[in-house]
Amino acid sequence: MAKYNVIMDYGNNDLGKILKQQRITVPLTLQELAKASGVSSSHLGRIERGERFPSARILRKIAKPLGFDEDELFTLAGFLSPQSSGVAEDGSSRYAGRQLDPYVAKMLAEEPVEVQRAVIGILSLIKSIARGMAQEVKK
Amino acid sequence: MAKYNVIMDYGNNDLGKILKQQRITVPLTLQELAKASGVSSSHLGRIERGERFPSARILRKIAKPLGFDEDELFTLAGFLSPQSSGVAEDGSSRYAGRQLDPYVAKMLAEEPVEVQRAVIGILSLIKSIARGMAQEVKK
DNA sequence: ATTATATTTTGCCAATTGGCAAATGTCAAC
DNA sequence: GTTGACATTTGCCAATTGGCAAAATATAAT
Repeated sequence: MAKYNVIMDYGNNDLGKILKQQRITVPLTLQELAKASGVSSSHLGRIERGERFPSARILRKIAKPLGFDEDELFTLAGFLSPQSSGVAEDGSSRYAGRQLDPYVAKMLAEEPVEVQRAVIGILSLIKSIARGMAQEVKK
Repeated sequence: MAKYNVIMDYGNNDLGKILKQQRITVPLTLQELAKASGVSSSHLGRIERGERFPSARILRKIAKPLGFDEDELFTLAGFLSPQSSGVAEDGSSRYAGRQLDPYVAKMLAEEPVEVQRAVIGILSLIKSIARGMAQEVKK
């Protein structure tokens, strides 16, 4: 970063995707998040699609409604280096490739929490059966 | 903060004094700190006397030359609340009703997307069976 | 005092942030 | 299809950030 930046980066946007993913997963609309955080929905939208970069003040405001720890978001945004604060990893390892499909999140969110948890119960049952099968084959 | 801030605060400056104090005691001149941190000396000067407020990026750059921990400075600047780490999430109470349970989200997110979608498929299958049963009972 | 030199401050301006309001897109119900 | 109720995006603009270069101020040496 020798001089000024070459006018808005516009590509290479991880933070926006993470924020959007989290907002969808919660789930919230831009307007709801705007109301909960006190940041305008238009600004939030631009941040998500990488047209604006959030300041620390904005990041701090949206942290709680999205269920992030403050320092977690700061680290994700590159304001804080990974080893500072309690966040051990570099962010990409935690969120890249391990995300909840938005459609799935939307569907499940419509169910009562008991049903949601029951679904997870069934999933682990299936997985344990699969493990059993793998044992059989090996024998 | 309802709207915009009433144009530059200009009074009530702790951070600037702390930064200047630290720079003097290191000791460094504005120009030396500028060179060591990559922030212009004029900007640093204005920050010290409270005419500008440093962004997170700037704060991060000057932390090491001044011998601060990053999160220490962030806390001083009010970007980070004093006891920032270790806050467990409580989102379920706030957005009751239409939310995805955090535990469920975490569990599901660890599965590949195909599995996530398969789970939803199974769920709708079960629901359709349940609907059939409800019909039987009514008859 | 007077020049030389180092340090800080100021004037100016491009870049960026973030809000409001209007435009646009989406989607279900009729 | 149209209406209405949403959500998201866009146009515009005020406020702020931060750099460069020149001006002011302090410091030292002769």
